[in-house]
Amino acid sequence: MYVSSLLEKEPSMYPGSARANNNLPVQSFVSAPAYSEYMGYQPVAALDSPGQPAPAWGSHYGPQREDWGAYGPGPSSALPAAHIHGSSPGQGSYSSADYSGLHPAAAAAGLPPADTMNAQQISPNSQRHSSYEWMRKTLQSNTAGKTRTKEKYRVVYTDHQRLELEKEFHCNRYITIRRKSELAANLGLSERQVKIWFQNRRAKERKMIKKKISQFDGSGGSAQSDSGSLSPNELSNSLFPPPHGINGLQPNDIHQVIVSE
DNA sequence: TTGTGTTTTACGACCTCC
DNA sequence: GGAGGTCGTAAAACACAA
Repeated sequence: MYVSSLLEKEPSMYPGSARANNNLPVQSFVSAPAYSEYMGYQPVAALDSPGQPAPAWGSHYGPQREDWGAYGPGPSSALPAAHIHGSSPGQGSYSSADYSGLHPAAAAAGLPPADTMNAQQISPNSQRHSSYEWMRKTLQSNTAGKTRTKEKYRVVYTDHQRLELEKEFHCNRYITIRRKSELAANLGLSERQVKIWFQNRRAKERKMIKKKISQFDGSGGSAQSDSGSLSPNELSNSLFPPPHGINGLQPNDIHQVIVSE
């Protein structure tokens, strides 16, 4: 499966112990049936819970957060973020049962009941564990409207969210409108977040290409032998041309091509 | 523990296309 | 004019050496 090859391809994607410890095994991801339409990605939930139908992602991440404030995660994001970060490779998958045990009121508020959190729900990583604390604070202060500088404005996407975004990016550097909305719904992100993630991801790609080229130049090698006379931006654009220029296809056309493959 | 460098979200400015 | 692109940047999150 190419997911593993993706992670191998970019081992720097999640460097360090914290992330590595929280990277879930690929086979533990529960895939929505609809997802198998894309990229030839086949659901592997059976490995985790044989005989059980794979629940839809949406139920794991709560409603789409198109409306939540510009700064700070809403309740629906706080819970899965904490929960997933608290998971370790040996702790199973994102089954809906994981969430069903939450106190309804706490779940509605986006908080796990502190007194009923078992060891598996508490991250082995202290920094991850502390995220519970700031999420509580965030929830308390969310009503007061945040500014970019005064309070935490950046959420950390879960490994699952990032992996799915990476998989999508691996298939297509430019996401279609339709796919963006599906992905946003599935991952509990806003479409804006997905769009910005792709923008940032392309920027990262360009940066890496630039770095590689400069390293290649610096090591006495000839960049021209590899990329001709293209500048880093030109090379990047030639590798990942913007949607308008792909064989005259519009993004949705491209999507159709991908789906049909 | 702390200082520092890197990576990750998120935004604004500006541009192009429809 | 709106949507989405790049580019530059802010700031949180994170890794790691001292």
